[in-house]
Amino acid sequence: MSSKRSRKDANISEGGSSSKRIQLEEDNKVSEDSFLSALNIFILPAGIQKARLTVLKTQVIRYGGRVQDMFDSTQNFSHIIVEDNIDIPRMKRILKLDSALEFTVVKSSWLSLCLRNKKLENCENYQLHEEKKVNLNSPKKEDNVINPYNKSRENASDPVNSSDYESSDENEQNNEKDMTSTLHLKSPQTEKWICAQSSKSPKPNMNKHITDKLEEMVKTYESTNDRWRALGYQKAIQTLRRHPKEISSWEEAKSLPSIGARLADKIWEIAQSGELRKLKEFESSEELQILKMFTNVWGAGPHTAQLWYQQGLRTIADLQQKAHLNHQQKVGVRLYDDFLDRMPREEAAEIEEVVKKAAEGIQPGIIAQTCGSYRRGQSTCGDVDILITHPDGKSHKNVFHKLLANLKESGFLTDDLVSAEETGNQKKYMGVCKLPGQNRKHRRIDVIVVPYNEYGCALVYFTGSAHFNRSLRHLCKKQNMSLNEHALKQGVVRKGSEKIHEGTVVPTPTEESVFKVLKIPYRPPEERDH
DNA sequence: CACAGCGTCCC
DNA sequence: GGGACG
DNA sequence: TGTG
Ligand SMILES: O=c1ccn([C@H]2C[C@H](O)[C@@H](COP(=O)(O)OP(=O)(O)OP(=O)(O)O)O2)c(=O)[nH]1
Ligand SMILES: [Mg+2]
Repeated sequence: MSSKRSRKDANISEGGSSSKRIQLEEDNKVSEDSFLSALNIFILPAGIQKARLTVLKTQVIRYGGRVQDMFDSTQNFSHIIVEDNIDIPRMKRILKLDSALEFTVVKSSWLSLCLRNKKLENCENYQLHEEKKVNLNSPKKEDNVINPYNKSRENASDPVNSSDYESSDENEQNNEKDMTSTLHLKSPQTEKWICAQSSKSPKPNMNKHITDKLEEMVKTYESTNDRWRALGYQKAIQTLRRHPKEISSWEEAKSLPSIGARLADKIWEIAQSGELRKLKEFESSEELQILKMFTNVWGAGPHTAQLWYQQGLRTIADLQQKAHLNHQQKVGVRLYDDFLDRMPREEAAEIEEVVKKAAEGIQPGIIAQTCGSYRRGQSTCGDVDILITHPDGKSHKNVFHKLLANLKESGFLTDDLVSAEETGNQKKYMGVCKLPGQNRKHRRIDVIVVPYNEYGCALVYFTGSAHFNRSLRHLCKKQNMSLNEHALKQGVVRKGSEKIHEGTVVPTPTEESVFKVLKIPYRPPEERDH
């Protein structure tokens, strides 16, 4: 988990007084260009997500164009904008038109193009032309002023109740019923495995302005126990990170894996306006701010955070005084500030040295290797993950207890979070350490001790990333295998999600061998940073 | 509509 | 067995 | 939240 927190406690300024962004309200100081001033358009909402619609309108207006909310055939529109896979007959059906067209009908991607290039592009290639086919439809004329929206547009800035982040929201409804019939054009997008691709991108994140905001969304959703939504955002962030160029259109975003219409809306909103209204809402919610703060306490998750909030607790100091804390949470509260930020990898290296020395002193020839984000080459580390084993296959056994005792004795380990775990043959410790000297922060440290025959799988597991591991294990499942930190097994039989037969262990002495059995190209740690 | 990883410890 | 964690 |  990355944790760079904008630390502000209970006093959240409401009303966005602190924000200094572009106002979208009206054309204050005649925004740079007005390259769309020739436009007087109507946007057919069918098939266009509500959020994208709003952004389109806002942007057109911002650049001098006019957007009509109602369709009125007596008016002189310069263009009718329709979603890309809507055809003329369908448009006419929706607008209840039966006469020949008097308007220029263009796909919405043209509008995106104009906004992207900040100029009025030629719309020839985006124009829809009427087919010269005999119209068999029984004519049904009548009112030429209709409102194709389902609801009144007042909801454009609906009050968004604060609970809408936990239930999937309503603005899902498409503006037409039979739109499923036109959705078959979606690109098939053959299965790609994250674990079979490198996480390295030739360019450094070209979309940081976007991923930063989405990261905040992830944290909010995680703190409200909306884990699948958080995961959806996280995958989108990974995709954006390795995208070689800055996102410049809604379509570009939507075409990427793990980015659907909802995320494309949000991505494009950020690309266009530099901000995300949904995030602003979240930021102005005192409850959400506090839930985020509480879930940053080690040992507290969404449930506990909610509980504390319901009990009227609002600050970390409140927790210290009034909350019923378990051992882990007491440590989490006491060291709250230290745990908020990540350490430079140089510091992780110092910590590694201390543990290595101690381990070597106890059992010569021992292997102590730092994994996690450190091994993946990240410049900062949330904690230090150290794997210990011994090539002779048995000497690791005695080490665990002695090592911890030794490090506590020297004052290096300051607190235990989870100690004396024993899983199969492996042992795991989670605790807190502090390097000697002034101005040192407490740091999280994890140590696992594993038998040598599990070294390969343990190394893969402990090196991660978490996302990479999930992908790898998912791939195993698809191949009737299973992977955990102990072993890779094949011939696993599952009925639904439950395992019927455990399968047999495939020997995997090295990381390379794990990749080999799975038939994917080997990835060095730096390329597993998904 | 199902699925999105899996194993472990704490309480 | 739910919750939290890596 | 996305994908199949
Ligand atoms: O849900 C998880 C969390 C962690 N791990 C594995 C992979 C990960 O790399 C390793 C260490 O976990 P940690 O939380 O320390 O992640 P990190 O990759 O080291 O990042 P950070 O820099 O935040 O510590 O444990 C998983 O397999 N699944
Ligand atoms: Mg780590």
